[in-house]
This record gives sequence, structure tokens and C-alpha cells, in this order.
Amino acid sequence: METEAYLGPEDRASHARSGRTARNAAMFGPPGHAYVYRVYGMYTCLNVVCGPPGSASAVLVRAVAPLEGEDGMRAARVRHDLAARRATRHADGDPAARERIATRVARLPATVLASGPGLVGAAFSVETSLDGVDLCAADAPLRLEEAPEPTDPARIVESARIGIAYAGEPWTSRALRFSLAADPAVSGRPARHAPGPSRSSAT
DNA sequence: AGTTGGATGGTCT
DNA sequence: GACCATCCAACTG
Repeated sequence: METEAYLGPEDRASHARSGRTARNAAMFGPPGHAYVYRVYGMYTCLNVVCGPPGSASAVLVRAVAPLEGEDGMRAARVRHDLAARRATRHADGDPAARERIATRVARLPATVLASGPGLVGAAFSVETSLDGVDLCAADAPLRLEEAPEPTDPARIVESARIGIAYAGEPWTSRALRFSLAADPAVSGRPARHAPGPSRSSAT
């Protein structure tokens, strides 16, 4: 599990830094709703709006590990990767490509199925059409549910946020990224904040 | 094992 | 016209 906090318009790393626009309007809406945006043309990122309306604070879901529905996540991933491939090459339906992608995805450990913000979007078929939806509504196409058991706060590790070098200090260094210690389900560079003395023996 | 480049499109300057 | 809250394949050593 891995998340990042984006505080509000004063946060130079936040999409809200230039005020309200058509893209980030959901951030300024009520908490518990989704803020979904597209990055690099081919990925979607899922945020949960947090503060009271107008505060424009949100949490980016960077990585999760499946508790259930793993097969559905894999199927969604295959669909996403195939669509991305179709977009890049002009290739029409290439059955061999689907087979290769399906094989590769099937081999992925469950812990890395959604170990990155773009991969979370792929695993849950997050589309920009979900922008602004109430994630707490019982009939929402994408929902938040309470965890079966609470997380031990002692396991939560703080670090700097990823991919926001443009924001400058203090925003690039602030500990606004939260993950679980010794959790394989986080995005790249896993040794970055490994707390243990030996990281080679663990895996 | 680590680095690099390519794909891709909405958004903002 | 540049920049991305990215990922992966194809390189290099």
C-alpha cells in the first residue's frame, strides 16, 4: 500500500497549485469523491479528495495489494496493455500480441499487480469518466470500503513524494508519501526507504 | 543492474 | 509547444 498526500493550492506539487481548472475541479469538490486524471497519454491516476469542499486536498493512490478480485485486476491489466499497444502501433487485432501480454501478466506476482499509480489505474479500469464520482456511494462503479482489519500505525513509513522535482523545496522533500514497511506492493525503487539492516536477505 | 528512450494526449504557457 | 503525480523494452556495462 502506498499513497501520497497533496495538500492544496499552496502545495507547489499539487495540480491545484494554479487554482481551479476544468481538469482539477473535482479536487475542489466534496471529500470522498474521486479525482482522476490522465498522465503521459496512456495512464490514469486515482486520487481520493480529502479535505472539506474548496480545500483541494487529495490523496494519490500509488499502489495497492489485492485482498480479493485478483483475477479481475489481471484481466483489466491485459485489456489496458493491449489497448496501449494498439494505440502505439497501428496494428489491428494481433492475436499473438494478446497472447504475449496475457502470459506476461499471468506471471506477475500479485504484489506488483498494482505497484504504481498507473498500474492502479490499469488494474481497476480507472477511466477519466470516473472523475468526480462519490467513492463512498453504495452503487458507485468504483467504491471505497473499510479494511477487514485496521492497519498497525507502526508499520507506516513516511518518505518524499515521487516525480515532483519541478515543485522545489520544501515540497520535494516533505514526508508526504506513506507506505507500509516491508511491503512489496509499492512502486519502483523498493530499497529506497527499507528500514531493515539487511535488504538482500529479505527477498 | 542500471540507464535510456519511446509512446501518448490533455493541459497550461 | 512544452510539460507532465508513468511504465516498459531495449539497450549498455
